[in-house]
Amino acid sequence: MVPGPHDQHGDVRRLVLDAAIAIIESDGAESLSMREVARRAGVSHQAPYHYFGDRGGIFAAISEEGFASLAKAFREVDFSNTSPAKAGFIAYLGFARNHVGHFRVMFRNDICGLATHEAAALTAEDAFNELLLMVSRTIGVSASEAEQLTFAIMLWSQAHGLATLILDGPLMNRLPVGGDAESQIQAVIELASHMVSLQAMEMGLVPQGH
Amino acid sequence: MVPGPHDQHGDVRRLVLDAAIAIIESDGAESLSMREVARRAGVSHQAPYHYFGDRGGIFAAISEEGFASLAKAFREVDFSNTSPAKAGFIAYLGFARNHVGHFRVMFRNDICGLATHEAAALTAEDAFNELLLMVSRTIGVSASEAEQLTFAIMLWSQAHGLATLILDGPLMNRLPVGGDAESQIQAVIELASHMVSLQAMEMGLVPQGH
DNA sequence: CGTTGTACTTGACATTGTCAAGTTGTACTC
DNA sequence: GAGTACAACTTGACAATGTCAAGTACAACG
Repeated sequence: MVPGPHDQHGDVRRLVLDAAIAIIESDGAESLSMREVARRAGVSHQAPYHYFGDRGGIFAAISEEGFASLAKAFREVDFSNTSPAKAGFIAYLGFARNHVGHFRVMFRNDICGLATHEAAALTAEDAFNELLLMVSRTIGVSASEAEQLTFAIMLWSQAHGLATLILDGPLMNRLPVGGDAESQIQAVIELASHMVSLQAMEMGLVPQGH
Repeated sequence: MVPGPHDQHGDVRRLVLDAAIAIIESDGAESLSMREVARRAGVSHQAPYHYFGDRGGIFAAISEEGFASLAKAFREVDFSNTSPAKAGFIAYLGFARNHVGHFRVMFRNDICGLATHEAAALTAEDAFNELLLMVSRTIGVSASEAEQLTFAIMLWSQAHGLATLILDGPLMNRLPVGGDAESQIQAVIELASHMVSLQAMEMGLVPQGH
């Protein structure tokens, strides 16, 4: 194959990254092959190495992009129409389902590369801070820092658990056949958000939104 | 290497399986290699294929064992000292942390093999039914079936999210340095259980335990 | 004694991740 | 405008992996 220059700078990098994300989305991170990625991007089997160093480098780049995108999603949450907790749940779920490829990589310590790739770790930190900000919005700033952290982890667990069970877990197989999976998920979100509100009220905390 | 018969029937199968679980526990499912497993079990590189067919077969066997073990853990939960929800959370977390190798495989649709290996799917079903049983115990049998299912998914999400964030997620890195991670986790469990109780009470449901 | 089956074994092959060493074009100095 | 440096790739190796195919050893059974 003739080398052939590409239209724009960074074109190949983007092509490679998108190919990788597509593979992860359809087949899981497990079966991401450097050479297959290169093949789909229409470049030599070593081109990806030029940009990402090694297989872990691709995962780290995907993590970084994902966390940046998640932080942005958190920042853009619209609190005006629903309770803060519900808005947060919906945002998290929405992100997971719209960025399956990213999501599958970001939350797996063994491959996400947060430990080795500083840039990725920084964006992850940023996203986490954004989450904490949302939480303070949910339970009000009057709560102590320890209370806020515990609350944040609880909310995060709830949202994350639902997302992973839906995406990669056995949940979707368990839903009653013929039943509307989407409305079942909505019901769970509804229940969880309501429960969170109850708890916040009992703690005497006043959410800021709605 | 001389073939050399083993002490008992099933010895090699067990050896291979344990080697695989150990690898997954320390390095993640990603880096499970058939040949490394065989090496650690002290057999030829094809011996594992004899018992498990292929790489997916090993994962399926681990899933099956894991779900059987989880169902057992559910069945043996002691409801006498704490609220049912809290007992359930502790059981789930405990299982995850004591069977990391199994847990990492069981809840990953891409590798767990539930779709292709019937035996594994059956034990998974069994475990799920056990979970539902626990839920009916948590919120009482007076709730409608739909309510119970929604409640079950919510509880499962909460427990599962916390477990995955702890085991493979970025949670442990986020906890304040020097802070006691264990007591932080306990606090989250406490908060979540209490919140669940509030919700159950509000729904007018009377838990059976405690 | 021959057959059958289980529990493995060795051998081969395509594919993978990665190292090493080109090659090509562009930008910048002198 | 010749020379140099560097980015953006390329081709070519190599060891390791998953898996197919074809043995081999041994017990059980007729």
